[in-house]
Amino acid sequence: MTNKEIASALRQTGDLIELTGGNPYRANAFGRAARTIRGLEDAVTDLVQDDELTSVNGIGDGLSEQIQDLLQRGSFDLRDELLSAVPTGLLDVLKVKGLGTKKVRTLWQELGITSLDELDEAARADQVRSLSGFGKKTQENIIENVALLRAYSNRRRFADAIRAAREVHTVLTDGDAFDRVVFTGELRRKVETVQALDMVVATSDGADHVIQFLQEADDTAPFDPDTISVTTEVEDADALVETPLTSGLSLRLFVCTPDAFGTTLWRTTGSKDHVATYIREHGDPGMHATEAAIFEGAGVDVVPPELREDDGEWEAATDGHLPNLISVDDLQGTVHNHSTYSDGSHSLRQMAEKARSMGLSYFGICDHSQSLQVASGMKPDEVERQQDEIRSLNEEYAENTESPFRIFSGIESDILRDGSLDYDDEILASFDFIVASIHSGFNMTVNEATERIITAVENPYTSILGHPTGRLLLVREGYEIDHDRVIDACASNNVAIELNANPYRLDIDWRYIKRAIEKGVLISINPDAHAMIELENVRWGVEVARKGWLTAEHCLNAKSLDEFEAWLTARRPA
DNA sequence: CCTGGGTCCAGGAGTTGCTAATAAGCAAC
Repeated sequence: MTNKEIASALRQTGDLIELTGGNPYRANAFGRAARTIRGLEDAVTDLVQDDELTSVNGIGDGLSEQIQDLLQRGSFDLRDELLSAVPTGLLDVLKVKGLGTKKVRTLWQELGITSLDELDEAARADQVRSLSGFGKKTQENIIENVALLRAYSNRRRFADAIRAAREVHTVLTDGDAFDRVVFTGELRRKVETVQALDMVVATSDGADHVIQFLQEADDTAPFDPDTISVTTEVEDADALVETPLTSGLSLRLFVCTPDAFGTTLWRTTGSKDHVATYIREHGDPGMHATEAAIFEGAGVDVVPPELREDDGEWEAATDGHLPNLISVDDLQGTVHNHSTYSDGSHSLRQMAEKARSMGLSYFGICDHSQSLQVASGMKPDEVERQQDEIRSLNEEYAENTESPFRIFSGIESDILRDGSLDYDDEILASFDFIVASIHSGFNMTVNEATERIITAVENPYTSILGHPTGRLLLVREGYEIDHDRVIDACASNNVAIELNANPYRLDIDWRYIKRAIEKGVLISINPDAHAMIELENVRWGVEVARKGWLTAEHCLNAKSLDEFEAWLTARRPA
């Protein structure tokens, strides 16, 4: 069990205590322990092994025992009791933005609401606004945010979908029952959230063979062998075999014969418009064993799957101008990362060493700035202390002339309400570079958000605009911005735009990357790592960067150490 | 439920501002 999983079980227990009207101090102890464990450097399992769990601040004998139960049997008595006392659906209600434990308890006690459906119904029936502590606005927000949650529940983030898809793929390819089993659809196009796991199954034995295989799969398979449906009237394949996965997603298998594999893969991969545009220009491609044959038949270059969105790829393929898309190997540094100086789990040295072990030649540290108290943002004296440590680490690294490596002193500066950065100029000037991001006051109009960001971009100390919309995929919508105006401002101020590679963010949205490139704005693929392992999140950023037509040439952290340093020097305020 | 000072119990609570209510709850990482 990971620290994260332990933390969420504890947090949930704290929530349940509050929902049932238990001792608030007790609830708080669980919440505090959850926060502490989430930010812990050591694995809780190791601490238990060494009998050192109670030495963690905020974990005493009681919590220590419950955590050990949690590790041994997946839960503990108090949690079980609370879970049986609270309707399951109430935990979904708690996910509605704007509702916390207090409000959810009121809804439960006063209106008997125990599920999202009941909440939605009550809000629409105008029953919520009259409750004490609620009002018209809260009732409207509930309706809106329940709808969002429902929409989210049908999709999965790309990273989660890939993990689930690999699991299924392993089952389907076990025993070589089929000629080919290949990802297709949104999965293959690398869309940031997917609705179904689509795969093409090539076999000469027909859909029945596929169904039989699913039915005979053993109990550990991630789908229900009893719930399989088959459609034969599909445009893009011989048959479509569908089954719900235990993860809640739907598995869709497009079945075809091996000699039609290329056509089926092509038809199911591209967006509707991508496929339609081809057919309009070149006619129906007919049956092909390989995808390449379809492109060859039209005399155009093979379009990478992630570009098949009907957004100029056909013109580029016809003219031989398809981009040479970026890959993980092109990245030479990483610039937006956290450490224990703010809310990261690992020390500056550990984080830098991890970057170095990944073959990178520079590491930018960007802990949170002073205003962001929830993430223990750095006060000026901590900034000074960190910069001293950076200097001494860099002296160490400088001794190794064979594989140059350098740490750059950055800050993830909050963009305050008025668009200003979070320190006075003297401190801002002490950094090698600054990532400017919004972390508070999300409730803005498009114009307010855009102005706020442009003010920050125009600040001479800003080098990179961090996660431009603040979205968390399938958790919350970001604030809306006018991307064109923001991109223009970045272009005229030589500010790069972050592609935050955290699988929850993937922000800037890939749909705007092409426009940024056209304006000459560099994209920085940043893991925003809060722990060593999260440095590897850049891969998700690279996936969607490719989708946005990004090449190494237009990527800030694909620059070599010397080039990156030159870029920073050139744009430093005089 | 935890910590800390003294062995059982008193006192505690990441912080701050915003929202949407008219005092308190929620959100930000």
